Amino acid sequence: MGQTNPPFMSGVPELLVLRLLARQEMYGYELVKAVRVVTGEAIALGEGVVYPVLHGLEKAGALKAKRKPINGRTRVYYTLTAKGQKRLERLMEEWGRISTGIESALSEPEHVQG
Amino acid sequence: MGQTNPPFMSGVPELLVLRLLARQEMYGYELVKAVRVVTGEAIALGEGVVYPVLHGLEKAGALKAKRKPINGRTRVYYTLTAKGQKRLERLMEEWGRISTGIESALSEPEHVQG
DNA sequence: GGACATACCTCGAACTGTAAGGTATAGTGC
DNA sequence: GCACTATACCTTACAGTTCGAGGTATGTCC
Repeated sequence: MGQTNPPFMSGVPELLVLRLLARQEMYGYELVKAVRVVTGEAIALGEGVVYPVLHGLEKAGALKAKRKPINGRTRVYYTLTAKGQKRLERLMEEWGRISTGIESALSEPEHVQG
Repeated sequence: MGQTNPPFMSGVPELLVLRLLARQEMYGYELVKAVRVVTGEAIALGEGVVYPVLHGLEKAGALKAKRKPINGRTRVYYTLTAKGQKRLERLMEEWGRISTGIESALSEPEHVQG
């Protein structure tokens, strides 16, 4: 609940979604595929992850949804709000801290003479 | 249960613990503080995280425990087994893939002209 | 004797994320 | 018309992690 380490390791889906939407508006199904592409296949978020994240962020005021009928089907496009932009920046900062921290932990020599 | 993305974002505590123990044997309480130090204060694992991880890894055969009485108190020192070494290598690889993936997702230009 | 650091441990609650399933439309092949 | 696939949305139950708070006990300093 509270958090000493910020969203720590989780929150990555949120980070990726926000980041992609900062570039251009997208809809859920599109995001699912885009995440795979921009991460070089390293990360594959299922729809069961993306949609809840989208809804959560919208409720939090970080995203704005816009329904658009395309070829008879309805797509829900999402765009970042100012709040979402802030949130993205904060998450990117946190990611930087965390990954730098881990990197530094990993990069030290394999063995130390006691 | 199954996993498309490997331990994904979680498993970081495990990674850090294994990494530290690869350098030298340590006991739980010591690990709690060492994690803070080697990550440059970026990550602070509580005892409630470290001990369960330790026990889990021991049960999985990745660690070996050795009780040592020191100054009247008992410390439980842990060392990596061959299995633990393998596990560490796999986790480090996965961490590399994931963080590279995220990095590449974040590093692309802020805005793209639709 | 009281406070604090050391050292171990467990438990319940919370949060994520995952897989699986469910709905509906459009297009393709037969 | 019918089956199959791709698109597009969504929810739910389950499982795995992590967190915080708590609990025990010893040693040291004053």
